[in-house]
Amino acid sequence: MEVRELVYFTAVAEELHFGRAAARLGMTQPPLSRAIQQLERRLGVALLERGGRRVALTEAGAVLLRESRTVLDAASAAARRTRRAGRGDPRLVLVIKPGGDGGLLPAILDAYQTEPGALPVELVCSFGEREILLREGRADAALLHRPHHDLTGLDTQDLLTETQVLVMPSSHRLAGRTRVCLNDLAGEPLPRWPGASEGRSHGPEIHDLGQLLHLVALRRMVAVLPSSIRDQLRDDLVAVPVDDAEPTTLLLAWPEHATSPALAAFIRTAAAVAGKTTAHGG
Amino acid sequence: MEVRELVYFTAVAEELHFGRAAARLGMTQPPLSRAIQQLERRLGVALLERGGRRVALTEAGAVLLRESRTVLDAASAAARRTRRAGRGDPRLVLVIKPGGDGGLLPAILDAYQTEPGALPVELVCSFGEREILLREGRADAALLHRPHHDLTGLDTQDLLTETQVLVMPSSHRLAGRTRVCLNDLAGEPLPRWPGASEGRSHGPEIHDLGQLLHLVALRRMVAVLPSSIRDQLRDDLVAVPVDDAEPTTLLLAWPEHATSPALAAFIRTAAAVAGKTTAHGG
DNA sequence: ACAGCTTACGTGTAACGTAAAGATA
DNA sequence: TATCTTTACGTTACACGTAAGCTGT
Repeated sequence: MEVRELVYFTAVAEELHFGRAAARLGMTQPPLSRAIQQLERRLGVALLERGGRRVALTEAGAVLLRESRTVLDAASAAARRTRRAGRGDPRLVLVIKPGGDGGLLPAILDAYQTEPGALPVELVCSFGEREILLREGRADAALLHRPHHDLTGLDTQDLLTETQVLVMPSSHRLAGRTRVCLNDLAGEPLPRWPGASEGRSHGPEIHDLGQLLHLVALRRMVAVLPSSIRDQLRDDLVAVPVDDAEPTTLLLAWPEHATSPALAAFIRTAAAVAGKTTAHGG
Repeated sequence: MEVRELVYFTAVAEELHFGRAAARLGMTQPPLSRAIQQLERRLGVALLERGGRRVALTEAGAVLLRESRTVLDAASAAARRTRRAGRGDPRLVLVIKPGGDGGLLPAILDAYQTEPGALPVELVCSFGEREILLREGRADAALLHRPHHDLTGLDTQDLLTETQVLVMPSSHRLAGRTRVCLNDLAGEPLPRWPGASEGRSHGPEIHDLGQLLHLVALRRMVAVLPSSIRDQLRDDLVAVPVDDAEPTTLLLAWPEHATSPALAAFIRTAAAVAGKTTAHGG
């Protein structure tokens, strides 16, 4: 089974139309048709049901579509990681969410730089879909939150578990409370995180923390955030605990099977710093 | 990047010798050499250092070797899963260790068969490397133990956490104790699990539970096992708790991204049965 | 009759094998 | 000099495109 065949099949399976798939691939239909036939012959399985004017996936085709994506993702990640390892200039690329480091990052970076063999750390700030950068081989590690991120395919190290607080303007109807629960938020606009499933949050789409706090100050919405956000709160905002919001765990994630000693040292350092901070900080 | 290129590179990287790699691949050296050169050109990275009589991996080559294995494993698993989905005869293949089901399996199977859309369950018994069957696409789910198995690349559902007991002949010097600790076992031969790293266990290699208990009865060794093993103990053997042995968690594991409804129902059923059992059984 | 997948056929690229050359210890 | 990788060259296989054929709607 060749990568080319999987690319072809994926295109046809997604388009459910040989002509459009061929156009997308920059080729003509006949060789595409033959390639799929050959794949079916080699697998000994029908992948597509061709009706006169309707193409549909068989059960096996649906399985192969999912599996193909895994294989193709792995292949492009492999190429990217190899290229990154080959071009000199070794760095550790860490992807973070601005304001989403629980206040730990400065201490971690300082401690890591004293490690023997420490690499320069390149910080990449990104709001949405940060875990994808890891799976694509574009980054070495990421600071993520459980349960907000999908951690399949990643190894993780827990750093810090935090309760969540409601952030709102001082003039908000709930600002005087010492605690709230999720039911109190019914009808409040909540931020829409880019890339998140189109869930119930109906507020504006958010791209960075400054924007978020600004919109909260403007009474456009309120936000439920990890309590460490308090360190970065503007004077015109207040935060009160949300009793029944699930605690959030800040964690360090990296691709499975990663073996780089520099990454291992970084993980160790981060765990040590987080452990120390938790021990006397809470 | 094509699968063929990765196969070639993997062979050379493992042999560190173009001639042997070519022989292993059933081809001659020159096209192999060219294929590697082309791969290096396309990636823009040197993968191998050719000294007159010595071939070595560059750093990038080491990265690609690891990544290649991931890609190739994913590709062959994709083919196998697709074939399994294509050949009619849908079944749920569950791999277990004889005696390693914590006594839950009969109840799980009974409950599952009452589910709508339940598939026939095929049980595969295997002692070593059970998780590999999942990664290779040969099985749909497996009963494994944490921390004994490597769970990377798998999703899991915890079923049952058990303390561990020392199993020995009634005549053993420790048989009268009500509890032991790991230090008491210094010098005792312990079973060698097939596929496990060549660790400190210096006893005979074990392939099934009957053999293990037989060898224990013959005073060839003792074994530390989950306490549910007591249900299956022969009369001439005794089990006492090991105070400082890490508790073992029996769990159900399946490949990441699995989407089969039959598997989902099986997971739900297993979790429900385990929860019920734990609730009144301890 | 038309849209769309497939078969037929001719062409070019590329992968392979044999043979010869270059490089290193 | 011996061993091992690379370059050179001729052949074969395979993937692609154009054109014609077939099939449901």
